Amino acid sequence: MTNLEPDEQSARNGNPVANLSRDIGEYIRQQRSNAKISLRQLAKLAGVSNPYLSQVERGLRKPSAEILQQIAKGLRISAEALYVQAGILEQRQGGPVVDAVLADPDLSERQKQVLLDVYESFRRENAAEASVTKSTVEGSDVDGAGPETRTPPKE
Amino acid sequence: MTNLEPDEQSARNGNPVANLSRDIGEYIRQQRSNAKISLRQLAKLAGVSNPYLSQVERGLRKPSAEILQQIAKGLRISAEALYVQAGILEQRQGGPVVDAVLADPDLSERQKQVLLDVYESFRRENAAEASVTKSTVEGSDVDGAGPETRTPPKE
DNA sequence: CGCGGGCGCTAGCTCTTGCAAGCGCTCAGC
DNA sequence: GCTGAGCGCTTGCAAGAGCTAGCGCCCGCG
Repeated sequence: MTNLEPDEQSARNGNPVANLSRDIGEYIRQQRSNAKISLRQLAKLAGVSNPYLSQVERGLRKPSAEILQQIAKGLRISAEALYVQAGILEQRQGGPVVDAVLADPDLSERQKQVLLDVYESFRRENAAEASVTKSTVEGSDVDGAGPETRTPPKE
Repeated sequence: MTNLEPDEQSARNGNPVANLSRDIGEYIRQQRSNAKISLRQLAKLAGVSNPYLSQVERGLRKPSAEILQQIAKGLRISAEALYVQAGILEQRQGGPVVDAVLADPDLSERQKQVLLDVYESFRRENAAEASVTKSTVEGSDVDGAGPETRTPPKE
């Protein structure tokens, strides 16, 4: 998915709204795939109709924030993550966990660093597992942005 | 305005959705009043029609997140503030760190629990140190002095 | 007085969102 | 073979979102 076809590339540069719509759909499908549940199961968990969820995933419809909230509940992820993908909420820079830990007034700087080290090691551990599944990709840790960067392992 | 009329009071208790709709409308009107601009001026600044903005303020229509974003821009306030009033974004309850960790799709449930356990042990450790520092009044750690005033109100 | 400008609102319209009913396909069991 | 269960998708519809055209009201000015 990192290699877009030429027309998709130009469409992406030309109409960001349509791209956002496609982004949220792909993201939902990806999270659903990660959770290993069918479209119908998610629709039921989320309390939305399964045809509509299908349309949303394929970018044919643009769900409201309320629907995104329900889908997030069904996926057991935060609604904010979906809002960000849908373009109705700004993405935090360092990621929600990093931001929250750094901002926590109850932690000393050393404790913050320890927590973030544990967090990063978990993420590396998970990335390594994903890399083994994909191929043996050795190198520096590419991810630093957020969940979005996990899209490629789907391929 | 803090004294609701009796029928308004009962309507508020009966239909939370309508209440949320009314809440965001009143909030927008209040912010507009604070900014000392007319409905038409705000509509123009926000890029929405003035009749529609009027309807939104009176609770007759329920704006999408995109419209809220535009209104926020016109009011020069954060969109998040309007989202919270509209009920599509939660005020953080369990604390930013807990929320962020639980919502992180890159972590397994076990890793989340480990991280939160470490986090809570740090907080307990700091609470114990805060008790000692409090009795001595002068603490070596300035950061420790600050959090102790925050911790009790949160519990 | 009439006029212009500003105020907030009504009514009717188009388009979008989300749903229900149903379709065709695949697979497992009898 | 048939049946049932599950899969994702198509189609048509109703309700709601957001707009345009226009209204009545108020105020200041000549």
